[in-house]
Amino acid sequence: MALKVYNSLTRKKEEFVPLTQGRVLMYVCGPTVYAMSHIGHARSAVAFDVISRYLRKTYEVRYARNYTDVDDKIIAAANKEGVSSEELAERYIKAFDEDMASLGVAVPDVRPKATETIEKIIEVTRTLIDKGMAYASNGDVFYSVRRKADYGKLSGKKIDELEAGARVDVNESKQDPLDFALWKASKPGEPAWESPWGKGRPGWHIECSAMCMVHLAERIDIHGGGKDLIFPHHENEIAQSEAATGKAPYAKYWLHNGFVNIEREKMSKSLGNILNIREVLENQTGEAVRLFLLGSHYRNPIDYTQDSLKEAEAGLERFYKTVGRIAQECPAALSMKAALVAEKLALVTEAMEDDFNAAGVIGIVFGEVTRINRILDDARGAGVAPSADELAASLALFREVAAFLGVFGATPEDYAARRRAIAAVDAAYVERLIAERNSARKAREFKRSDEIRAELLAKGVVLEDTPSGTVWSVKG
RNA sequence: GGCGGCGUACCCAAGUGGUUAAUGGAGCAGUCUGCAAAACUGCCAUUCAGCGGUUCGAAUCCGCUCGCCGCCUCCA
Repeated sequence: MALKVYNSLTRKKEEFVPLTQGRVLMYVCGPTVYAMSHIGHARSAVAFDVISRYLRKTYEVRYARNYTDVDDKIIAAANKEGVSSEELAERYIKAFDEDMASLGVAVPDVRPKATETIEKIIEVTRTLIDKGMAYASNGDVFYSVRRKADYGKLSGKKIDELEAGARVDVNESKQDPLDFALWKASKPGEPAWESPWGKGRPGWHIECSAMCMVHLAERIDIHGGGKDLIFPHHENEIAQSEAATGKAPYAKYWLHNGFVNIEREKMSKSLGNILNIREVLENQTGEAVRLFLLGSHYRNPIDYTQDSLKEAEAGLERFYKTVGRIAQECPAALSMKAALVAEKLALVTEAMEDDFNAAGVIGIVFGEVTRINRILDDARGAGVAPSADELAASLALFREVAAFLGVFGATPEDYAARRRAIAAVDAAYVERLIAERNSARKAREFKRSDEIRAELLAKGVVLEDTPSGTVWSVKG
């Protein structure tokens, strides 16, 4: 078996062969930190989190994800609030990190900031001027798009057609309207750094090229980001990096995640339907959000609806309830050290090696959940003990999958606790009513016991009378 | 107009050349239960937008048609 990945550069699924045997260098475009991060940021981060975790099983991985902390939007937002760009950026970096932690996103190996890479940005810019690929003009420096013969190879665009489109920034200082800024002369009050071209700040695209060179290498294995970044951002990154280093391809595999739509509409400022991660987490566990995001292949568009997250939460509930049953009905399975069943592992591997098909893996997990419940039901019905070996093997499979999917890895108790925390239910109150209801049931006062159950249900608490007593959980 | 993608059950979504087309949610019936809930069992796509073609064989490959979406402007 061999890992295959869809490469945006070749528009094909290709076998994954790293540049250096056994090592993977991976860079993913992170957020521009001027506002709270939204569900789209979450999707990108989760998708590449799973990809990096999976690659780590086989390779030594160095994964960098940047923060764009100097940019027009940051400056605008900071001015509006009357704070410095730096202060604003730091605030949203912190918020982003917290959101990522809520979603179980592992911290990348390196998290560079544009403002910490100015030296390299200036160096690369100077190299591009020296090589005749860029030119300085009134304190700005522009990259000359027409001087690179294969410009447009990632996005499939042709320079002349772009020109015809004419939806490009008109700027007197440019030799060609398509040229893009490597360095921007700063206006008074803007964050600025000294440079050979006067005080200024980096353009958007150059920072990623520079950060890649500093923290990874001149050529990397994987470059990721949202689909919308293909043009112009990644196209320009390729142009700069390859022109500056003379080495190609800059990134061997380009991976792009699809969008999150909200109720069938594109998420956008103008529609006012930007869905922040925090808003979603008010009603759902981070794990459910993650399961929802992983439920479709990372390249496909995914539609967020009111029901979609509830379904993900219901799925998790089913999963943890089943694991809880094993603990109750066959505790021996928990402490056993069981080997993975080769055929099951093969199914999981096959799915993941097909362009990281996490959705397929989730399907396998739920198939296993049904199987476990059947084993437990059969054993209970026959009055015999279930096969601890078999259950332990399933648990081993769950652990294996949880390690790279970042879901299904908690304990049933932790999961239940998080659900209760969201619902903000007073446990003592619930326990008291359950005790009262159980006395009523014992006395066969079913009318009263049903009233209590209805009362709790109205508050979002679901009761279940099991052989080992009454348990409660929070309704999804 | 250029480039890319998608169309699988009531909803979501795997499957991309070969026995009865995963999984989850919803629904219906049954087992269990004081009644429920949960769990399990059965039912729910003879068919994969449509039409042709290639093949012994296609949801899967090719062509065309229809429909939808994204990028081409800041955007995960």
